Amino acid sequence: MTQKKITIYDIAKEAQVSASTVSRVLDNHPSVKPEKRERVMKVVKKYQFRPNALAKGLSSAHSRMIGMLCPDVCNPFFSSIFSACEQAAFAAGYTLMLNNTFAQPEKEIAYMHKLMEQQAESLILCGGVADWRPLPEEYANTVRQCAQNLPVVSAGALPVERCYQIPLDHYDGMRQAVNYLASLGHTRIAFLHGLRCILQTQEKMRAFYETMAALKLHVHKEYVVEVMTFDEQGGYHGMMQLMSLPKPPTAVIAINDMTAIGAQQAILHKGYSVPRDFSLIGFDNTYLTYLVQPHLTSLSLDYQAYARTLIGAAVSAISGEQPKPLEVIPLTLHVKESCRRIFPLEEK
Amino acid sequence: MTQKKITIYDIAKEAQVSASTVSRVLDNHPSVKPEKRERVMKVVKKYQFRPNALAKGLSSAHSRMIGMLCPDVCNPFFSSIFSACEQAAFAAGYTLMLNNTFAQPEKEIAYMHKLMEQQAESLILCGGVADWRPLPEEYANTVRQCAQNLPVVSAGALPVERCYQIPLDHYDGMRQAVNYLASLGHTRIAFLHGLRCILQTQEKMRAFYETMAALKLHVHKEYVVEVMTFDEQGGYHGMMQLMSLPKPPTAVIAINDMTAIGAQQAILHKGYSVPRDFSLIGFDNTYLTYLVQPHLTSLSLDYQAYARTLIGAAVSAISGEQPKPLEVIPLTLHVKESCRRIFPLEEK
DNA sequence: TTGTAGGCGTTATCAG
DNA sequence: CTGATAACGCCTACAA
Repeated sequence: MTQKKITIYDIAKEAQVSASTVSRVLDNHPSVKPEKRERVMKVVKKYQFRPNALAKGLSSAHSRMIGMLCPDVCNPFFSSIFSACEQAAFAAGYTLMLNNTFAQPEKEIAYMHKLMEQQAESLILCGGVADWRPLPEEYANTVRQCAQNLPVVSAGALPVERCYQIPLDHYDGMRQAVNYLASLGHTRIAFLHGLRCILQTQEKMRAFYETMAALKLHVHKEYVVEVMTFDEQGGYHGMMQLMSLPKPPTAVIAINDMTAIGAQQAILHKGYSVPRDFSLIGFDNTYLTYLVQPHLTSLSLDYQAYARTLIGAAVSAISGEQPKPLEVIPLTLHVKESCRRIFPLEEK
Repeated sequence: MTQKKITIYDIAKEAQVSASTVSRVLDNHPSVKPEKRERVMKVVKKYQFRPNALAKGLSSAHSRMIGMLCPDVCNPFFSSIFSACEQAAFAAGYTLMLNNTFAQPEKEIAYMHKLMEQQAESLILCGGVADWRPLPEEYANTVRQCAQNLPVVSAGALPVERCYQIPLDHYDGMRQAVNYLASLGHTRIAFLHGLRCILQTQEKMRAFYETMAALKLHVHKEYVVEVMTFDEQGGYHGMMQLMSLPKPPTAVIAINDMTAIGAQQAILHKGYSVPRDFSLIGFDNTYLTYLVQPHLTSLSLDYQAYARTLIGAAVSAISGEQPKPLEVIPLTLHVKESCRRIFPLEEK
């Protein structure tokens, strides 16, 4: 089935030059006589010759490949990041290799090994186990081992030596969310957060309490609800719980957009509506926020810019530079339609 | 920064065996004395040795990598397929390499070249230019060239020699949609389709007309609307157009879920609602259908099973078997809440 | 069961 | 500017 593989030597022979010359031509090396260059190119075209990247990588110790780990691209947050990163990597002459780990430590570890075997030149860690606190020991060890061999870039705040951290500013995002709701007159504000062992939960929680305190607002203990899964399911159940309280909140901040949307479904199922009965804020400003009615207010980031920063750090580290060890990416509140002003009278 | 790369020879020396023995141990070759095997494994563990996949691939002509092209993983349809395919590939011992082409012919071609250079053992083509009719010549040539060197699997109906086709049954899906709406009493049924140059549009369109004819239902010319983009934008504008008709349809079938959701937004903006004023059906049954209210009825497929079929075809073709050249995957109508029964009186 | 030798397709080094 | 020649790290006969 397969036609005999043709190599750089075959090209060289037919073009009557040495293999090295062909190699130079293919690499656009300047020091080749135009005449020979043309002769070579003609043969290359004729056979549609493509150099074997494996051999190239082996000999040059240069795979031009970057690996990326994320829990699941089905999540729009990660797919947006990956898609943007892939473009950035391509523009920089690199290939991005994505692996879904479903946040399973064994899978994350297995994939890290695999990527190292494949001679990835850098690793980008995005979500998943990297955000667990405390960090599973074996996972941390593997990351450490990776970081010893190649630049590792964390899209979170992975506290591992020689690992570049480029996390989002969850703390400030939450601060903005709370302040915004307060500015609309809300005082009974709830927080639908994820598992406590997740870093983002911890950061947002801290910001939530501290900002509420700064505003002299009371945090009702029952308003801080842990959802088991970061999806609509989680949001749905969490919101149901909130609505069953004798005195429910008037506004809800969810750990991410999916959760917020789940909360909205619960609200609708109970015959209430957003933002009339409950104001709602999500995180990450994924495109999902535009699919629901009313459009969901959320904390947004520039995915393209974020991707450029991530890939930029990886690429510059590959070329031996030292990127900043920590760069925090700000979030911006993107106000849409899911929150409304509330008046003191309504509070009763 | 990088510790000296240790090779199979270093392991061999320290374990006092030959490199081939180490190689055999790593490959779980049975013919190695347990004693030596252990000795080798100990050294491997000690140095956390991982064989270089590039060298492995080069010498064994075996990259264990499958390439996949899709327009954009941000689209839940593609992300679901990719995610499922990646799992299936991993289970089969392969790595899946994903590339987003944004349906740009140059990118598709460039990525195909790149994947061949990387010695992908099979290519899976999913959406994008593969679905254009007529097929751009240069694109077809590149696919042909790929197919000459390795098995190419199309998740559509790519009419290229030696290219396995595993398309969804759009025709039958549309048939089910129309019949279902008719069974609910609808006669004024509209179709929000995509660009005419896309295969799926053509198939669904044919099915639409033929099924309507079989039901003796009249197709109003203005009810068949072309949307420019396969997303909410497209659906929104298309639906606006339909609602501005003197006698709008009572039911709308959209080319995919995104478009259907866009249509729903238009409906809401006009102060109407689903399914009260308009019944709505989408295609692909992505998880988006569960995020909107009411949940969108859609034509569904089993993503896991589909992925297994795609990867299965690729893997078996890699091992020299001959998968079926064409296998059509059925779609099933997944009834949710976006359609309602309509009564003759209402028709007026 | 194990080791030796040659090759996989490039690139890099170093003469010329 | 160009061409040998030796890596690159592993696999696979083949021989022992």
